[in-house]
Amino acid sequence: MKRQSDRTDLLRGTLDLLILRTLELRPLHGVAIAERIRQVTQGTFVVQPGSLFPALHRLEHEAWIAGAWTTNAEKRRVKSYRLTAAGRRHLAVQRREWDRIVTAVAQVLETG
Amino acid sequence: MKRQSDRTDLLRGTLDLLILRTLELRPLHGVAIAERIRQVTQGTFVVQPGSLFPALHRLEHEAWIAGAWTTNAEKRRVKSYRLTAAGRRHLAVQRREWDRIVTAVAQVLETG
DNA sequence: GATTTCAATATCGAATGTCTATATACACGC
DNA sequence: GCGTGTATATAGACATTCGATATTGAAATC
Repeated sequence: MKRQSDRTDLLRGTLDLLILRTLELRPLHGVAIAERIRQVTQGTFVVQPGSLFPALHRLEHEAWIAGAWTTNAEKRRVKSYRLTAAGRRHLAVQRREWDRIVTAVAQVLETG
Repeated sequence: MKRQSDRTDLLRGTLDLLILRTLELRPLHGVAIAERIRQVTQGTFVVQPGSLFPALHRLEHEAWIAGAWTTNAEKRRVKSYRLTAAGRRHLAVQRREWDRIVTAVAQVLETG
C-alpha cells in the first residue's frame, strides 16, 4: 500500500483490514477494490497492483475471501471476490485489533 | 514491536512515532523507553530489544534523537537519548501522518 | 482472421522492519 | 576473579510492500 505523497511507511498490515471491509459491503474484483479504497479515503490510500494481488491471494489462501472468475459490465474477464463467513469473523477480530492499536497510540501521544 | 497476544502484525512502522513521542516528554535510555511504552499502553505494545535498538540506531542516524552514555540511578552504564530539534519537527510530521491514517481507515470502516 | 488495443490479473526482485534468539558489556557482591 | 543481573547490541529469518514488468483474454479495427 502506498500513501499519497509519503514514503516513510508509517503503516503496514492494514491492507487486509481495508480489503476485507470493502468486500463486506459487496463483492468486487481486484481493481475495483483498490479503486474504492482510493475513493473512500480521498486518495490517502492508493493500493498498487504489486500490493493488491499478493494480498488478495493471501486472503484467499486463508479462506477469508473467495474468488470466482466472471465478467464485468464491459464483458471483461474479472475475478470477483466475496467475503466468506470465516472472513467476516476475521474482519471483526481485525476491527477490534485496530481499535486497540488506535487507543494505545493515542495513549502514548496524549499522556504526559 | 509486538502486541500482546497477537501475531498478525496489523501495525508496523509506528514504533518511531512512539519512541519520538516518549522522548519528547523527557530523555530516557533504551530499556526505559520500552518500559514506559508498555506501561502507558497498558501492555498493548511490548517493544522487544530486537525491535527497540535497531529503531533507536535508525532514529539516531537520522539525527532525530541524540544518545549519550551516562549512568542511571543504580550506577549502571546506560545510553540516554533525547529528542533533537529536527526530531521534534519530525514528530510533528509523524503525528499529522498518523492522524491522516486513522481518519482514512475510519472512512473505510464506517462508510457503507 | 490476424493484429492491435486495453484493462485486469499476475509475478519478480529489492528494500525495509520486526521477530526470536543469542551475544556482549559492565557494575556489583561475594 | 567469578557469577549475577541489567542494558545494549547483533544475527538470521521472515513477511509485507513497492516499482516495474509480464501475461491474459475480449473487443475493435482492418
